[in-house]
Amino acid sequence: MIDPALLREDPDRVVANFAQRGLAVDFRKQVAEFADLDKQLRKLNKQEEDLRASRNQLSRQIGEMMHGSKQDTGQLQQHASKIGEQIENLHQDVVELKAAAQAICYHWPNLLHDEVPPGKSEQDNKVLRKEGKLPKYDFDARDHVELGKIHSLLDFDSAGVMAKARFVVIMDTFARLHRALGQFMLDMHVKQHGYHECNVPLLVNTKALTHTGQLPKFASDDEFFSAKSDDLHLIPTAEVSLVNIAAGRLFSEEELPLKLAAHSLCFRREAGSYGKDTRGMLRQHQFEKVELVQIVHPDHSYSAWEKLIADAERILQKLRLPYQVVELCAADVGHAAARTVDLEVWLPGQNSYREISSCSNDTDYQARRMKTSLRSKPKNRLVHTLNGSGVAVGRALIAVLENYQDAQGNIAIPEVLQPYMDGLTRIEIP
RNA sequence: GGAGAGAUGGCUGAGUGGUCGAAAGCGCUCCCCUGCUAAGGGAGUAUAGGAGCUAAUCUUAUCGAGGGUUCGAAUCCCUCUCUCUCCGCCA
Repeated sequence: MIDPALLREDPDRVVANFAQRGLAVDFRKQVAEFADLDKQLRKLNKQEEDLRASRNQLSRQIGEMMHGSKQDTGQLQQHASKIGEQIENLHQDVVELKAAAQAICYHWPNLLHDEVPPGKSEQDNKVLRKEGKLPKYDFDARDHVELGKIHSLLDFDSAGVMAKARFVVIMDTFARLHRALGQFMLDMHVKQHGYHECNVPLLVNTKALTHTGQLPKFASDDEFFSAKSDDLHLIPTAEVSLVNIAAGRLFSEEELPLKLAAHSLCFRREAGSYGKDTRGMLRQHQFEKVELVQIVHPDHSYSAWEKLIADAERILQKLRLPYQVVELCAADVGHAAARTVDLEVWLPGQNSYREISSCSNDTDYQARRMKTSLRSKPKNRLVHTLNGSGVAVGRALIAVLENYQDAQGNIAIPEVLQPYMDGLTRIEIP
C-alpha cells in the first residue's frame, strides 16, 4: 500500500509513477475513483464521529443523573437512541465505502524509486557489473539435465509419475551437494552476516500473504497452492513467513535492523509460465531457497539494501560462481518493491546468465499493510522491509554442476562445500 | 479430535454495566535531593485516525477478532481465533 496522504496531495505523481510499470491498468481512472471514494468516506466518517461524540455526551449525562438523584432520564435516553439509529445508518455506508476504497488501493503496486531504469520488459533490465571468470571449456558444456543423466542422479521421470512435471528426485551425492549448498548459505548468513536463523511455517494464511503483497492480485493468476478449507497457502517464498514475524509490531530504534534468515522450501504453481524452462530443474513447483529479510529504519533502507545484496553476492563469490548484477527496469520490478536488483549466475549449459537471487527494497509498502512501525518522535514511523534470496538452492545446484564439470562429466566440489561433504572433492561418473 | 481454563497498556496484574484508555507494581523519560555509590521525592509515559496555525486543545476508535443487547460494554450474550492444562493421536 502507498501513503494515502501522498495520494491526496499529489495524485498525479502517483499515477505517473504507476504508469512506469507499464501495467495494463488505467491507474488514472482508479486513482480518481479512489480519491472520490476517499472524499466521501472522510465526510461520512466525520459525521459519524460527531454523532458518536454527542451520544457519548448524552450517555455520560444520563449516568450522572442516575448516579445522584433519581431523575427521569427517559427523554434523554430516547434522544440518544435516535442518534444511535443515525449512527447505525451512517456506519453502514462508511463500512461499504471503506471496503470499496480498499478493494482498489490494495491492488496497487509500490512506488518505484527514482533511479529505477525505465523499460518495457525484462529486455530493458540494466546490467550493472559482471563478477567472476567464465569457465572456458575445450568441450561442449553439458547442462545439468545431461549431467544428471550421466550420473543417474536426477530423476525427472519418477517425480513426473508420482507428482507431475516440474518436480524432480535428486539422489545420492547430488542430493548431498544440494543439502550442502543450503547449509553453507545459511551458515554464512547466520555466522558471518549477522542474521537470526529462523525456521518458519511453510503454510500461511491469507492475511499474511496480504501483508507482503502476494494478495490480492490483479487477475486470478494463482501463484501458490492453497488448502482453502483451512485458509492456508503454501508459501511461494520464506519472505512471507519472515516478514510476517514483524507484523503488527512497534519497534524501538535499538531493535533495528532486525535481520532474519531461513532455509525453506518454496512452492509455486507457475501457472503463467507454460512452456517456459520446461527442461530440467530450473523452474520447479517445489524448490529450496535461503531467504534474507531485514526490517530496517526508514532512513537507512537503501544502504541496508546494498549490504543485503552484498550478503547474497558473497555466497556466489565463495562458491566461485560467475555472475552478473542486474537492476530491474520499471516493467520488471515486483509489485511490492520500489527497487530490485537480481543476481544472475552463469550457466554454461544454458550459455546464459540466469536469476539466482532477487533483492528488493519494499520501503513502507509491506509495513503499512501489516502495521509495523518504529517508535519515533513526534510521530511513530513505518519501518522499511527488505528481502532477498541468499540464494536459491536448487539453481545453485544447477550452477555448481554446470560450472564445475570436466570433459568427462565429473563434477568438482567447490572448496567451501567440501567440509559439508565429508571432504569429498569430486563427484565421479559411475 | 474430546474436556476445562484463559486472552487487559513495554512487562506483571486489578477491574462483572456509567468520569475506565483503564488501579497498583515494574520498566522507561525528565526534574529535584543526597559531595561518589546505594537510596529517596516529584512529574510524565499506549496506538491509529479526524478537526486545529505541522500549536494549545478538542474529538473518534481500540482491553484477542467480529457481531449482538443497552442511552451507555473491558465488564452481559453469540461466533471465531489463539494460548495453557488434561485425555486421545502422532513426528
